[in-house]
Amino acid sequence: MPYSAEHKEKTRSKIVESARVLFNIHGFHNVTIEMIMSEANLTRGGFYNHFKNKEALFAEAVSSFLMGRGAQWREEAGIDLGNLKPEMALHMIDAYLSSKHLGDLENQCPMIALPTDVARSSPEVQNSFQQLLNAMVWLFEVNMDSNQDNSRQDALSVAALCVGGMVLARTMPDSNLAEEIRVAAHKAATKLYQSKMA
Amino acid sequence: MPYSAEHKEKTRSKIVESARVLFNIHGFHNVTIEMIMSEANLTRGGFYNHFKNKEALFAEAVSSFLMGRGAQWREEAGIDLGNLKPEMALHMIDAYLSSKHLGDLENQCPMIALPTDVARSSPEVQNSFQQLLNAMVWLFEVNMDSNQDNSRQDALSVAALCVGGMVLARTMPDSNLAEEIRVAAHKAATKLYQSKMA
DNA sequence: TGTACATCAGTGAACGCGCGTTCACTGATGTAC
DNA sequence: TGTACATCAGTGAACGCGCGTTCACTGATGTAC
Repeated sequence: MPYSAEHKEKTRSKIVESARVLFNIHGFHNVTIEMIMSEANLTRGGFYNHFKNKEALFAEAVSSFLMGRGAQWREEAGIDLGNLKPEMALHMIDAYLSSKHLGDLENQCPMIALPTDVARSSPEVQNSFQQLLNAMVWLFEVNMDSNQDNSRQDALSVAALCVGGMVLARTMPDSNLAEEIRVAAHKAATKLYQSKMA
Repeated sequence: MPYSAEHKEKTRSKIVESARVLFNIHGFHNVTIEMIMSEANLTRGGFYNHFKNKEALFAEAVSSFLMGRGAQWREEAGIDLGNLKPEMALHMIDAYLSSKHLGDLENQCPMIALPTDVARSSPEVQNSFQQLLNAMVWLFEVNMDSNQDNSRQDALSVAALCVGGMVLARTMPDSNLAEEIRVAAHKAATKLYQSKMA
C-alpha cells in the first residue's frame, strides 16, 4: 500500500482548494483542469485519480468553503459557533458586506462569486450552494428574538440583502455606484437584523 | 443597394432577441453562435456581418432587455413611465418578485439570470448591466418621498432585495426554500419601499 | 417598361485551437520475508 | 537489517470533439439606363 491514505487525501484537498480559488476568481467555464492542477503543483493527468469529472470537483469546491476559508472568515470576524451571541450575527453582516470582502475575489463567498454558474450546474453543486445559504440564514435566525413573529422571514431577507448587495456591487463597472450599493445594503441589513435581535 | 437598411436592421434585432433568450436560459458560455443563429432562422456564417464577436452581441442582448421585453413586463404590471405614480413602484416589486418572474427563464431580468457572467465580461457588457440597475433604482427613488432622508439608500436596498432574493431563489434546488426566499424578499422590499413611499 | 448590373446579406464548408478526458507508463513508497 | 516486490499516485502525450471565427461563394434585391 504505497503512499499513505493521508497523502492522497492531502493532494486531493490541495486540488479542491486551488479549484475553489480559481472558480471564485474566473468562474467555472473560464477555468481549465490544467490551471487547477498546475496551481496545485500537479499535472493534468492525475486529476481523474481524484474526481469523476470537472463538475464533481465544482460541487466539492463550493461546499469546501463553509468549513474551510469560510471558517477563517468567521474567526476573523469574531464569530464563535461554539459560543454564539446575538452580536455575532451583526459581525457577520459587517464582514459579509465589507469592502474587504468585496475586493477579495479569491476568498469571497461562493454565493457572490458563482450563483449563475451554480444555477446551471448539477444538483450536487446546487446542494453545496444551498448548504451555504442555510448556514447563513441559520446564523441570523437563531440569534433573533424567538418571541417575535416572522424571524425566519427576516433572516431570509437579511441573507438576500447580503448576497444581493454584494452580487450587484461586484458587477458594477462604476465603483462609486458599487460602493453605494454595498453601504446601502449593509445599513438595511443591519437595521433589519437589529429590529429582531434577541 | 440591395436589401433595404430596415431589412438588415430587422435580422440584426432577430439575432439580438434570440441571443437574449438563449443567454438568459443557458448562460453565456453554454450558448453557441450556431444556436443563436439557427434560433433566428439563419446560418452561422452570417453572424459576423452583424457583430464583431460573441461578446459584443452579449452587451447588446443585455441592454436590449430594458426597452424590449422589459417594457412588456412594465406594461403588464401597469407601470407607465409617462405617467408615474408611487404605487407603480409597488407593482414593480410585485412583478419582479413574483413566482411568474422566477419561472420565466426566457424573459427574466438579466440581473437575475446573468450577473456572474457579466461580472467577468467586457466593460461594454457591464455597462449594459449597470443601465438596468440604474433604471430600477431610479424607479424606486423617484417615487419616494423626497422630504425624507436616505431615499436613495433605501432605493438601492430595495433593488438589492429584489435581485438578491431572486438570484438566491433561482439557485436553490429545494423549491420550498426558493419560495420562502422569494416571499420573504417580497415582503421586506414592499415594507421598506412603503416606509418611504411618496 | 424591361433588362443588365452591382451590391452585399446570407450560406455553408473549412480552419485551427483549446479543452475535457483517456491511457500507457513510471517511479516513490510501504510491506513481506 | 536489508532487499525484492506490489501498488497506485502522478506523469505527460495523445485523442477527439466542439466552438469561435474566416472565407470564397451565391443569389436576392434595388438601381441605372
